[in-house]
Amino acid sequence: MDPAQLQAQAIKVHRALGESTRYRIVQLLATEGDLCPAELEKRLESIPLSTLSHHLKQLADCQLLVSKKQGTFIYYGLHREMVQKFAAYLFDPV
Amino acid sequence: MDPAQLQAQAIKVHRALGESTRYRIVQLLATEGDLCPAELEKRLESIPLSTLSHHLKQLADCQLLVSKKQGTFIYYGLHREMVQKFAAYLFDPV
DNA sequence: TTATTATTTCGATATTTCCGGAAATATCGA
DNA sequence: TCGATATTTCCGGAAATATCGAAATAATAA
Repeated sequence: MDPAQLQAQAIKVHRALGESTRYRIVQLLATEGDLCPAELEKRLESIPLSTLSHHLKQLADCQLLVSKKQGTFIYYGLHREMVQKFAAYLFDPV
Repeated sequence: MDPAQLQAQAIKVHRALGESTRYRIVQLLATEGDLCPAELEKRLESIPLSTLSHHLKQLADCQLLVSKKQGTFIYYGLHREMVQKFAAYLFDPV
């Protein structure tokens, strides 16, 4: 991949992880596995689904997350290689 | 360190790296070693020192950078452990 | 088809971040 | 002390981002 593209993506990933709700979402998916928006909504205190959806979109756009459709449900999960590259420490318990 | 503190810092670090000028500064320091603001100014095209100073402050606040005073000059350098933890790929040429 | 559930998009507002000129601070040498 | 250089802080405007209710879209079942 073109190094300029690569750098642009790295920056997007960092920006995505630089916000507490999104960081939390990634943590949740790391510990609990794939979850759909409705399930994530239950674990994050009082966040509207519309807001949550924006965050998920941003995390998916930079490829930190992948989504799998199952009927009406959309399961979001980590793109492990990506998280490994930019937030490996999330997988290692301190 | 308190895990909540740790997480807060991780978020700050990601936010700091999620902006192109700051990302560039970290890259420059990784390849060229410590530099002072005036030197950094020369390598970044037409950036006012006041703006540069804002970015350096943010990078230092989250501990990605450390500064060493030498007379009137202030040399900024990477906090290697931090960069290793959050942006290790900067050290590995693709 | 209609109703229901799951999720996203739209649109508006609030908040944060970025930027850069001007002024302030700090250090050193003459 | 005075002047020159290096860097930071202050302040305000502009741009980007976050938030959330309401409407829209999608899939499924009755």
